[in-house]
Amino acid sequence: MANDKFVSQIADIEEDFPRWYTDVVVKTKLVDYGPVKGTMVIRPYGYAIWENIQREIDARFKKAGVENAYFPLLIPMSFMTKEAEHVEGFAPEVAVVTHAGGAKLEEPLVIRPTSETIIGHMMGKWVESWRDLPLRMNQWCNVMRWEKTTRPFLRTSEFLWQEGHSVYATGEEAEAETQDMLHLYEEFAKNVLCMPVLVGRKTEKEKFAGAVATYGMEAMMHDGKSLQAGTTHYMGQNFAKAFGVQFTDKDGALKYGYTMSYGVSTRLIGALIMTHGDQRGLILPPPVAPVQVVIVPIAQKKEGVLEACNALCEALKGEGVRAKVDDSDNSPGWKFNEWEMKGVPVRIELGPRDIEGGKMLLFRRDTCEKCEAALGDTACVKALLNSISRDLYGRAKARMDERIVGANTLGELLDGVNGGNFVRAGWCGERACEDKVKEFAQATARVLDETNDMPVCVCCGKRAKHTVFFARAY
RNA sequence: CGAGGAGUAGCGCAGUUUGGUAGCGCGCUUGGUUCGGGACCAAGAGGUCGUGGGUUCAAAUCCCGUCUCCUCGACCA
Repeated sequence: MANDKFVSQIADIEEDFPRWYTDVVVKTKLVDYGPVKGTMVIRPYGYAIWENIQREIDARFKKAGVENAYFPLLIPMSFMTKEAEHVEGFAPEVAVVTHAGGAKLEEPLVIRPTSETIIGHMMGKWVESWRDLPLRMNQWCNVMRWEKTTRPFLRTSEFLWQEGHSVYATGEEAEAETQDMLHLYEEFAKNVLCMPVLVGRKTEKEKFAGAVATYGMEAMMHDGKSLQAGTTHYMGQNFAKAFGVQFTDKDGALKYGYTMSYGVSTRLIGALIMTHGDQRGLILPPPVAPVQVVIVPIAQKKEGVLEACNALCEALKGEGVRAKVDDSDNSPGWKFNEWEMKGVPVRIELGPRDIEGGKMLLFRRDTCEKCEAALGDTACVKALLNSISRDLYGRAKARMDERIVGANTLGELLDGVNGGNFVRAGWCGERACEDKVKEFAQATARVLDETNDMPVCVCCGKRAKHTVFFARAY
């Protein structure tokens, strides 16, 4: 029902998905471009989504027994070079401060691209006895990675994230938390972002610089490409040895700890946009939508209309619903389109006719269906929000399941990814074959499947060691 | 860093080929009528044409340099 004039403001979601994405994030005022290349301003509407994400994740961390802390932005260059693989992985993309206070610094300072090094350093000071373990901390902060090409939320020079870091006495415990956090992320993605994900171990090629093992969660975007939406890393003793994280164990022996880390970023906002959005713009999952219900008054200057809208709004707020009345001067049609583009899950239209009849008109953004309810029936609105969440997840899950196809040969794999699918295939475990797949089909190994049932390597035809989800990725 | 595209009013663009008073739509401001899918009328404000140099009586327009942004690749949350 949206008219052509309106729809034409946003690029076609099927024909030009990248443009659709940038059109939507800018027009809905989630972000604007910053003056420095690769930087973005997260505007109030976008930041409100991030605050909702933070609140949900932070509550889960606290429940799991993780404490928040804050570590400095600047890291001595010498820290970065202590873990060989780590520095090699991050050197190309770090920004470095060389001057301060009008003079050249003795030692250059790295603007953190991630904080394993500085946190490892501090852990080295704080951990002395087995009684100090485990030490489990998280910080919400910004990091900087000087990427070559950037896109709002998906890849920016500076981004916001949380990074959790733990040190344990044993590798088993650290590995267990690596799994636990992966599943915490998976549950969060499902219940809060209404977004299905694939979780699993990453290949050597894809793992974090300095880790023993990296696990990831991958989400399928509207165009069938994959987006890494969160990662957890088991470091073994790599960082503990580099930074002297040692403790005296119960048996009196001096031992190195085992560390792990985990993170999700503002990229999650990009992920939910590209998972749920449609031609009209955003479709925000109710749990993170800054405005869950927008009330649009009809003929708002007529007596009693705004009063009725405000009363309904207060009633909804009283029930914990994030509601808002749009009493701006714009026409109702304008407001409908605007709030649909901004992805508000439920719209309530309320005019003289409804008030007289004791009714209200509900519009759900995900299906664009309308229905009537008794005026002031907040329970009905809350139920609708819940079914929207459930349906968003259900549709996205069905879509992803439908678009996971198997392949036994490189040709089949290519057809699969060309069709916008994730391709499930066997892999012999050799780097050469992984590289060949990338070259041949521009697809990478996203995660290894726990269910390992593909018999032969999709590339070389030898016996497969792993079953892998291959996809083109952001 | 490679390939393509673009910088002219807040946004989207025309004007550049052929140099000659900087335009259009949307938005914005004020007043009025409207209000159930981007309403209408009237009056207004707003630009050293990304930037530096050159050619010329005269440059948005021609020449040289430079910066930025977007899309696609290689690198990555």
